[in-house]
Amino acid sequence: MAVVELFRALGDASRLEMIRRLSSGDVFTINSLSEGLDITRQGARKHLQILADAQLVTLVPKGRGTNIQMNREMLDQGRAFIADLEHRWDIRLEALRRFVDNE
Amino acid sequence: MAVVELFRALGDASRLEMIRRLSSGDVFTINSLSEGLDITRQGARKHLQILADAQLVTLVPKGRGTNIQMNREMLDQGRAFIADLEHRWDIRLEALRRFVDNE
DNA sequence: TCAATAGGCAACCATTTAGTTGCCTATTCT
DNA sequence: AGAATAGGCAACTAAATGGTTGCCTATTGA
Repeated sequence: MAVVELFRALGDASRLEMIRRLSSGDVFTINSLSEGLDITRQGARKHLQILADAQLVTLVPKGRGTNIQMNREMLDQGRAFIADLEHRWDIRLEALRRFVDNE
Repeated sequence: MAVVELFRALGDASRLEMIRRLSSGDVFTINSLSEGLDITRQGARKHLQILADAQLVTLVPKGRGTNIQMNREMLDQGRAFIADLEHRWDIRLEALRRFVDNE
């Protein structure tokens, strides 16, 4: 299930910070995105690969650098998944409420 | 950051399936929730502890069993976090669109 | 052309994770 | 009281994860 990979990818402080930065809309390269994360470039690169595998991010080689693009659709899928869980929950609560009222 | 733990907790197939089941609103006990997950009760119990640590779930001892309650609020926090990322992203796209239009 | 910049690849290490098994305790039902 | 049920605790294993270092390649710019 793709959503498992999505959540797993988001479940790490470094990766979540990367996504937070990318959501600003600024353009990042592997080097610039790695700065201030307290890990080496190679460490950051690994995280980036995980984000890319989860399709949260796309790596686009450009000249001697690599541009990183965030992928809004995957965030949306994650949000929709959670919303669906909540919806099922709400439906049940509503049914329960009606049941209690009719007693 | 609590949201990291939340996403990490959701980033596993067994745990996500547990949450999916719980979202139905049915009452589960550790044994009943473990059934059909293809892991032992002890394995499931460990996952459950991770969900409890992330506050996605509360374990309530009841008689010789243990009732498991899902915690809607944490799901909500996760959804809100993603929605916020998307919002930041949208704002930037909007600004970019206006910039292009004014050229 | 050649130094500097951006990055890739691979090996390696320590810690965490997912899962198991074995055995002990507490509650319930007859 | 005693069997059956629900679960806890601890030790152990294999594999995944997060991180590092060393070195190689490709693009750019003076």
